[in-house]
Amino acid sequence: MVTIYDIAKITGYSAPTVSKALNNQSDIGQKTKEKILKVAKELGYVPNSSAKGLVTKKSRLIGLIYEEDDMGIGIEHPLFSTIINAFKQEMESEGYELIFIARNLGGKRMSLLEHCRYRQVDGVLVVNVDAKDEEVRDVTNSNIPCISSNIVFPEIATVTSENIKPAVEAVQYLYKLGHRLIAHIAGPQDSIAAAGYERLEGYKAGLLSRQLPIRDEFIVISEYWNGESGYKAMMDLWRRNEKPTAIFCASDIMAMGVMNACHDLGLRIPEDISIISFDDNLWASFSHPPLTTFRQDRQAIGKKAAELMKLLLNGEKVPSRVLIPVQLIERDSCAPPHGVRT
Amino acid sequence: MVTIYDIAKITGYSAPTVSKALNNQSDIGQKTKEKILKVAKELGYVPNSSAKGLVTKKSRLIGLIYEEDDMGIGIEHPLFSTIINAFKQEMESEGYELIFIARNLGGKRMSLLEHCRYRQVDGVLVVNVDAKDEEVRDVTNSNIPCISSNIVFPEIATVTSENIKPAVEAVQYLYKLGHRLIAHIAGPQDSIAAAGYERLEGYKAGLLSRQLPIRDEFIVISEYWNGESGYKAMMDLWRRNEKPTAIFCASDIMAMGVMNACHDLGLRIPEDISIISFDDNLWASFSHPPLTTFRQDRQAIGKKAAELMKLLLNGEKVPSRVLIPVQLIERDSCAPPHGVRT
DNA sequence: CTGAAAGCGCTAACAT
DNA sequence: ATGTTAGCGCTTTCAG
Repeated sequence: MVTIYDIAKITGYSAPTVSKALNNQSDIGQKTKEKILKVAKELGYVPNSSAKGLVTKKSRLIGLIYEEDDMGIGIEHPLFSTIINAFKQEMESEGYELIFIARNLGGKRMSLLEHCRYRQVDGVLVVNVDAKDEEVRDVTNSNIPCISSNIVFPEIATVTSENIKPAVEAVQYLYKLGHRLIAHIAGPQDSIAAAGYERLEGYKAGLLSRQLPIRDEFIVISEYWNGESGYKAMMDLWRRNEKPTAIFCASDIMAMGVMNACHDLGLRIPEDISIISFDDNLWASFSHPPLTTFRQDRQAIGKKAAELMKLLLNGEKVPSRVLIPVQLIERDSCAPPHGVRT
Repeated sequence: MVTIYDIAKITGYSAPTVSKALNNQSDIGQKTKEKILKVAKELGYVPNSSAKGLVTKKSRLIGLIYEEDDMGIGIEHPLFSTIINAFKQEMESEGYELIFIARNLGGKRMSLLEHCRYRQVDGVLVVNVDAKDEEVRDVTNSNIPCISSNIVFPEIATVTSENIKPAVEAVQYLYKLGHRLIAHIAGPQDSIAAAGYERLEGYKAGLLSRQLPIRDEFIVISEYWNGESGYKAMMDLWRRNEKPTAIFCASDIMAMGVMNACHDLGLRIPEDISIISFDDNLWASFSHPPLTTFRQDRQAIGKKAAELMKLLLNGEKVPSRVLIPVQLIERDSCAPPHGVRT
């Protein structure tokens, strides 16, 4: 292993001088710097993050608190991998690397916060973790700069897609097509994702904005954010007295199940029932019919989270909640209700 | 920050003794250990990975070389997030944490290998990276223990799903249903994924196993592993002279495009054409009709990669290629060809 | 079983 | 502009 002492010996300068040259400090001669850099390169010098971290107490590490599968999807949730990736790219270009914070280290029990301290992470990104989890809260309530994506923590800045506004628009979009009987298949109403209740809230607001009544029989809460739950929710909805002519579904994955249920119920989409959804997942354009849905800008969420993180790292203030706009992608799952021409 | 010296002072023991107690070493008295551990807990002591790493030259860090989007999928590839997650869980339970290896650190150029050295990673998992990438090769050819998932590097152990065997079975499955005109929509034939050419190879072997001829007009190479390319490939296939009665498609995502193309071509599945695919992605069961496909065990791939990594970390030898079995999931996209009853 | 001494590679604070 | 000194928190000898 090549150290700065090796470089010092060869160049004839002292270790601190070498250090200064390597770190591009100001108080050093131009020629000296060049000489040192040249030798460093020749020797294939690579700094040692441990030594650096030990003295500076900075790690240039961003901790990632992320647990797959909390949403009950059962397999994988593509949304998050894109968010994390966008965040990663932005942070790396600023010289930070991402480390997953583990919940336990080997046999020894070590909390998330302890882990953060152990690795001396400069900041933490929290993605898709239960907001009630105590270990997570210990981190978000600590003095470590934290940003959250998707889940709302009151004490730290959170980046999510806009939920309420598009939900209102979904209802209004269906209204404009002529629908008056509009149901909502909502996501889980728990602390995990704001998406669940915010979209429900938006649905209600949308109804009110068009003087439509809010009816309990038109609202089904899905147990999980997955296709099976969507299927069940639709079946449940159809067992009730009044039938809607259109459905706002809280997510594309759930919509897949809803559409299958429609198929099994002998309901044609969009002739018998219109469906509008949320996410624009990979398969939304490949479903039958292609799904009209709000596209979440996963890239933008990750990028914005990185932006806020950098601000925080520089000791600046950040807004407590940032909303990323979504975009309505009109495909073929919505049409005027039977017998109506708009 | 609480250090071992704080503990030493309070307990009256020396720093090395405290260190030994904390690290559960043998040459220390039981009572001493208990006393030290108790005080450590009271003070909320957390070790410092930098100090530890500096002296031990071990980081308990596993580097992750992973780049999203190399397969031209354009959005996200759920396969990898599951693999990484399973790998992560296994490694964490052994006391390792995962760190993403960046390609450049801030303004300063730093290669992947340099990064590995900088962080002193104990091992590296390579996922879904171009096998021809020089920086990656520098890592795989270094003395750092490396495992690859999905992409085959000759110099290190690689874990992938079985490809050839199931491809053979796919053809035989269709043959058994009565099909004799079986096409293959193959994945890209580049160095990125063995999956592309191995499945093609298996397709050919399957044909030969049933004395069926290998016809160029029944083989279309898709440009990317995505839906659009699948769509194009199917359109291309249907422009040719002879029409197959069944298609083995190299991946579910491509199959979505293929199915859409069938729809646009007025081809009913499975009445007019049977489709068998590979992956069993989230939406395979929600497509119309539900897709018959080989399920990849992403969890098992990640777990096995972790297993090999642990072996490597212990200085043991590992096989150069490990194949994870896949499972045929029969759904409704395959049927006997027109006019045939089996 | 415990402790004294030394050092891992680097940088901060000073002096020159 | 450069060097001296010291020390970050920990573990590894090795002596007792």
